[in-house]
Amino acid sequence: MGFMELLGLQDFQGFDSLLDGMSTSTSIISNNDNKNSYGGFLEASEVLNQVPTTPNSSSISSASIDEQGGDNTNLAKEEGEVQDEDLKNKTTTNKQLKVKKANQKKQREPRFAFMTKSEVDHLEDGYRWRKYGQKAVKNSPFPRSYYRCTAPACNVKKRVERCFNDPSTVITTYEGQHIHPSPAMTRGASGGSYLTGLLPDTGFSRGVANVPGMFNLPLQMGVIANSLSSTYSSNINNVIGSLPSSNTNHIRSNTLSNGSYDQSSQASAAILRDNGLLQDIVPSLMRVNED
DNA sequence: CGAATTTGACCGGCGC
DNA sequence: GCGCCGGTCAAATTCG
Repeated sequence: MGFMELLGLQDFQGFDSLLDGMSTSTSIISNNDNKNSYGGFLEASEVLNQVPTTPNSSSISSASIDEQGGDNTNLAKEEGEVQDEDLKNKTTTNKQLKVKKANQKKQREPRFAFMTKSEVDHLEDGYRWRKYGQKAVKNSPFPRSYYRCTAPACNVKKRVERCFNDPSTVITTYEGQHIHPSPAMTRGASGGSYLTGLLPDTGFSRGVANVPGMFNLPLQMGVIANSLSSTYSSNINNVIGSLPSSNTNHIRSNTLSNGSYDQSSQASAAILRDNGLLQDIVPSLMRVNED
C-alpha cells in the first residue's frame, strides 16, 4: 500500500473498492514500437498484478489489449470519424441512417480487457457510465452488461461480464478513448487525490500505456490466462506474442500451470524487487518503499 | 422529476 | 437465404 498511502489515494472514492485490501504495486509494460498503435500511443501493454483475496474488495488480475480484434485485418485508421458516425446514429435514432451506414465498413475501437477479482460486477473507475444493454452470454450463466460513458460526445464503452469458469472474476473490456478528464479527478482535487488527477500525463496515462478507457489504474495485475475464457485467453496470448523480444523481458506472469494463480504477497514483492517495473510508469517522487 | 436501469426488439455480420 | 450471435436502441420502469 506504500505509494498509494503516500498519495492519499485511499480517499479516492472511485478506487476505494478497487484498492481496499490490495497491495498496490503496479507494472505496465509497453511496446516501444508505436507503429500501428492505438492513437499513436499504445501498441500493447501488460499489467502485472498480484491478487490478494479480500471479501468485498476487488483486484485486477490480468489485462490484455485487443487491438482491432487481434487477427482482424481491417484498416483501422480514422478513429475520430468512427465516433462521429456512431454519434449520429445515436442522436438521430433514425433507423434509415443505419442502412446508410451499411456501406461503410464498421470499425471497432481498440479494446482493452482485464480481469478483476470482484464481488460486484460494475467496478468504479472514476468515470460515469450508463448501462445501455445486457445480454446473456452463451456457455455462461452470467449476463454481459454494456456501458457507455455518460460524458457528452465521449464514445467510450465498456462491457462487463463474469468469467464463466471463475464466477469470482469479472472481465471488463474497454473500448475507445475518453476525450475528457475523469469526473472523479475534477471534483476531487482538493480533498483526496484522485489517481487520474495525479497521473494526467505522466506516461502512465498517455505516453507509456495509453490504455483506452482504462484510466491509469495503479493496480497490480497479472496474467491468469488459464482461467480466462478462450476468447480472452487468446487475446492475451496475442498481446504477449506481439511484443518484440526487447520487451518480453518485462513481462512477468504469475500464472501457474495448474490453472490457479498465485495469490501470495511474496510473489508480488518478488516481482517488484525483481524487475522494478514500477519505476517505468510511476515518477520516482511518487514511489515509496513498499516496506 | 430527471437520471439511470431494465429488457425485448431490432440490426448487421458471419457461417452454413 | 437463413439462422445464430453480438451489439445497440428505446420505451417502460425504477431510482434518487
